[in-house]
Amino acid sequence: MATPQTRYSSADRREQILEVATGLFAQQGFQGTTTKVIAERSGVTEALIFRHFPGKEELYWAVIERKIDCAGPLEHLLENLEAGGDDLEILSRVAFEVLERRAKDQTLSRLLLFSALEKHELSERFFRNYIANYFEVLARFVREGITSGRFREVDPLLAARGFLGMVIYHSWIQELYGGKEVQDFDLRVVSRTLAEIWLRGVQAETKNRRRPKLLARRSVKKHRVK
Amino acid sequence: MATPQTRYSSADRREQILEVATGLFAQQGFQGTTTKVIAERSGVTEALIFRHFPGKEELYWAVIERKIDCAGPLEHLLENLEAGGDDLEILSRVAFEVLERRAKDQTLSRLLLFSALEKHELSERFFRNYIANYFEVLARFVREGITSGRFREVDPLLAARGFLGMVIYHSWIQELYGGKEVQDFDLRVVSRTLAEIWLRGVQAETKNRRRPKLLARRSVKKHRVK
DNA sequence: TTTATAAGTAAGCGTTTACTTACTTACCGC
DNA sequence: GCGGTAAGTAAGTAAACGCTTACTTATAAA
Repeated sequence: MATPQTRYSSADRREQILEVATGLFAQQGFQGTTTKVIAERSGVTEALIFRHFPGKEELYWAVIERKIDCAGPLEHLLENLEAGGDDLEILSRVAFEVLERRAKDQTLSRLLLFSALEKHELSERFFRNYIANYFEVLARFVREGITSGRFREVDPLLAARGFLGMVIYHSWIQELYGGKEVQDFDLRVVSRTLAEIWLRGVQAETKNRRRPKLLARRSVKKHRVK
Repeated sequence: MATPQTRYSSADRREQILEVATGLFAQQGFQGTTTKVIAERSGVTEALIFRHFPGKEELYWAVIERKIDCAGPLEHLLENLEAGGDDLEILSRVAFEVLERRAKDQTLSRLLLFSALEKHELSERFFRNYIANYFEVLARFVREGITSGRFREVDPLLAARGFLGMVIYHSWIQELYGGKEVQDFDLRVVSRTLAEIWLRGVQAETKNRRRPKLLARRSVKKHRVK
């Protein structure tokens, strides 16, 4: 058995361990994941893991921070979505983005939930650095809608939470509680429906609401805030 | 030290252990809770716990089933709320009920989330027997609204999820991610606001919106899955 | 008072846990 | 080729884990 025994560079091995650990922590949580399994799945011995990370706890935070950074562009994406189109289109797209992303990769949301449940001391920081941004961006959108007269006067943060709540809760139900097996929704329909409910819910009730279908294909007026 | 050494009856001790275990499992999850700690907090030795329950796993399910049964009346309460009043009033009340209940006692929702994250095999049953009922009741409400002409034609189940999503997600954010410390909302305002957004979102846009006739007081057949 | 029964415990079982130590071996500049 | 460095391991450790066994003692019916 003269296996070539190719060795990884320190950085590469570290990255690989992080990748493996991410999957395991997301699936079983911190307490449910053993360093032994991480080592096995990484194809190394436990000792090597403790060469790269001082302890299990530090590995865990490294995993979480990496995932946050990795998902960082997400909120910029969300901002970009604000740029073009009809209100309904924008919101449907945001909802669809979120739903699709979560359907594809559950690890981030599971990591987040686990960390929030297991040790809330740090998930608060997590919240402030990550989730709160979502709310902020959407709340700005709402605020702008109010000042422009398109929306009623509602608490912007509350309304923002409401929208994301609809969307995220739906994906949670689908993925977490196996609602998927009960009924598999078309994400496009879901995002459209929820966006429409929420939008009508916050819109000012002008009688002369012109929403002809053809308008959708027109150049949009840019009301970029700030 | 001749302590009186009063003994519990089997049933009482069992109940006490269940109570202690409920709190611990809710706080730290299944993996994060040790039988040793349960024993200490119950003021007995571990051996006694294994006299009452064949194993940790069985104790866990006993805890969960007890909590479900304990929270059973909740959905009847929800059904009752359907009985009287204006749509907005009804929904605000439902939202308020849910928010207040969750604010008071997080254990059920935490148990639910933990079990969903840790082992989804059984949380599916949990979902079907428990959460799905909420959706059903609300979906019926929506369906009735549609046939009566008060609501637009929307997917009733999706709309129901949307409403509960708004409400439950909000309480999750508050409790789980420490959003509470950032901003403490008045539950009454929150429930009213969210209910209003959702209701306007699904309402048919007729100028002459009629008050609902007394037909809201219809017999609702409950199908409790056991 | 006696005695069967059930509540309760002390002490430890084998295993798993996170983590360590002492050693081996591939790689790379010289 | 050769030596130093760093990747990688075998074989542990002590503590904690779920769970068991063999024993003690309170209680209440006879």
